[in-house]
Amino acid sequence: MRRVRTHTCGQLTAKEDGQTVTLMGWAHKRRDHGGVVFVDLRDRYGLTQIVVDPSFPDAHKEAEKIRNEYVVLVHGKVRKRPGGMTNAKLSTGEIEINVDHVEILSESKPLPFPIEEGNEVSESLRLKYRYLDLRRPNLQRNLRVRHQTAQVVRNYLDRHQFLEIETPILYKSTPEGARDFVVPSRVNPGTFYALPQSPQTLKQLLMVAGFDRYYQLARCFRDEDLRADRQPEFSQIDIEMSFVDEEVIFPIFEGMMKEVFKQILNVDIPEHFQRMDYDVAMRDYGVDKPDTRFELKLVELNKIFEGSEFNVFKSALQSGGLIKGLPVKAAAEKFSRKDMDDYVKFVGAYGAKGLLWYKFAADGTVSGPAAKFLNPDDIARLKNATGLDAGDVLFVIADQARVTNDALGSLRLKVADRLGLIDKTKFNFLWVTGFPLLQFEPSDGRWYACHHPFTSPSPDDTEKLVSGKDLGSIRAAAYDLVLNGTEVAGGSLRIYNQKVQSAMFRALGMSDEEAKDKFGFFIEGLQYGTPPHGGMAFGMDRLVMLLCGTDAIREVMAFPKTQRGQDLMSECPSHISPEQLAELHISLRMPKKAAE
RNA sequence: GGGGGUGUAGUUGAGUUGGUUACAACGCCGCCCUGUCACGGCGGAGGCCGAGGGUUCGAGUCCCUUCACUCCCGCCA
Repeated sequence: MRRVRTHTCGQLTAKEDGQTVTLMGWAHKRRDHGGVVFVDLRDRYGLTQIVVDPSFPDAHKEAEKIRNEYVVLVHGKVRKRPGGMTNAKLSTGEIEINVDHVEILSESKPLPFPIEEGNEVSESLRLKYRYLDLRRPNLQRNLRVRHQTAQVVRNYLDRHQFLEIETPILYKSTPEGARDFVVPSRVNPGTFYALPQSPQTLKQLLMVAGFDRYYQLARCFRDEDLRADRQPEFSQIDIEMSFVDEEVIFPIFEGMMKEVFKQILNVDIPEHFQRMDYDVAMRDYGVDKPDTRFELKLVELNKIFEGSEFNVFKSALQSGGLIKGLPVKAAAEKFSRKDMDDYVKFVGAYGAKGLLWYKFAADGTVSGPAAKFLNPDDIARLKNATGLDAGDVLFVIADQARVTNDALGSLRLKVADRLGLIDKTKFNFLWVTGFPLLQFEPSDGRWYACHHPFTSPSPDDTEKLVSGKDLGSIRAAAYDLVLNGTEVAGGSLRIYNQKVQSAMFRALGMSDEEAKDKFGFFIEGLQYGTPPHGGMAFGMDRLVMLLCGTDAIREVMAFPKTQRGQDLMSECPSHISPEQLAELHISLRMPKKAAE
């Protein structure tokens, strides 16, 4: 007898009443009544109830041996459940299988944790037994969403003349950026490949090659510390196009997102997304990826406190710092002293030396830790600048501009979440444009590329770069796509003009020779007829996270690693044998204990 | 590298100001049960309280160290 199924466990309905079928799946639950035995048979498609009657003694005997998660074959007849026995919770709830043959194909040890969801199981157990964790409904659903997203994207890009081209995983270590994972070469002693942090140089060279619309669902690797939304290996929807500018690029991705959200979530998002200048984002939200699902804008207060004698404000202003406020309406009663203490701690993580808060009372007075330094005049001007009044709260940070923005921008999200201001059903897309091209690092005394050194300046600012004047004011032709405060994609137009590229290296303090040395093959490639081009990379994992409504990247990956970068299931990274090391011409130099 | 959280049967949790034999639910094992779908009933097994050290007459509980998982800062052009 062939052990094959005729149907899946999510398939049968009253329409198949009377048919003889064979089902195979996992025993999700057994309900043994001594006489009749019920088994819920599960596969990824659903659950079907099996009924084993004692009138089939062999089947009945076998059914009594079934335990949770045994793999079972059953053969029998579909029949409508007796009156009133329908289970509305199951798509197959109208029917059951009256079986004449039961066969245990595979036994299972008792599981280390239940398959049903409900109680959260500890992360380390889930990761160690990931193949069992993956049986659970949430991960089954999330991986399906991930697959569907990839399908919709591939479909859409194919319709728009994009070619999917694979690029190497064993590639060259490139300076700058994140740390590389490296792979030793046996054939070339003492040399190493690096795993790509992204296919950036490769996709640009594909433009040189004339593949004017390229995409790839690309695996990327970065040897940096992990976060809830960061794994050492992750996937990008990597895209590059020739003969375009932003006005060609944006609509393509707006259309792609529209299709993804329609098909996966049946949500209609706008035809075109709002755009915001980087400067405006920083001014109003303190971050370059604002969550625009709620208001709560920051207010600059430097002018208000210009003549203040309060030391915190005075020293911040004297050292060229930034004083900003986060006005929160009608919140005075909602924050306890403990909340405020938590917030002070919270902003401390961003390097803020302190957090001031003021509660505006009905009698016109203001309370808070440093309220006594405010004279009535200050209070009037504060109210005027922030629009606050009785019952409102104002958080203030006075620090270096970067710290003030970081801390207050993050506090904004925390406060909004706490006050329930965030409409979680919304999907707010936002293009952020007008990023600075270069940033001066005082400690090194040199300029750095904010994005990467092949990012084009915006056309209006090209002259400035070529003449090397006013570098800090140059805007990049770079753009991020932000969804609900998460950066889901980033990209830019690239430099294709040799003069501009040389100017860029000059600005970074690099001669053409040094640049050639550093970026060699890539620079050379760009000299053989490079079309104007630009592109984007979508964080595939983050996009799927948002589609699934989860905050953890592990929930949308089949086999993720722990925060220390370990795979608890296979127990890697692991040591390799001395023979393997010798073959790779590698000797380890480390404390004996660590090598054990 | 730094800061926070968590760690008690297989699992998820409770465990008072330090005080007899560490508790519950689910799971597991056995027996009973012919219409359940969170099946039900009776009985049972199961613990170095993450690990190590300390304080104490006495530690799951207090202190120190350490490990694991996790969240955040740094880092991620």
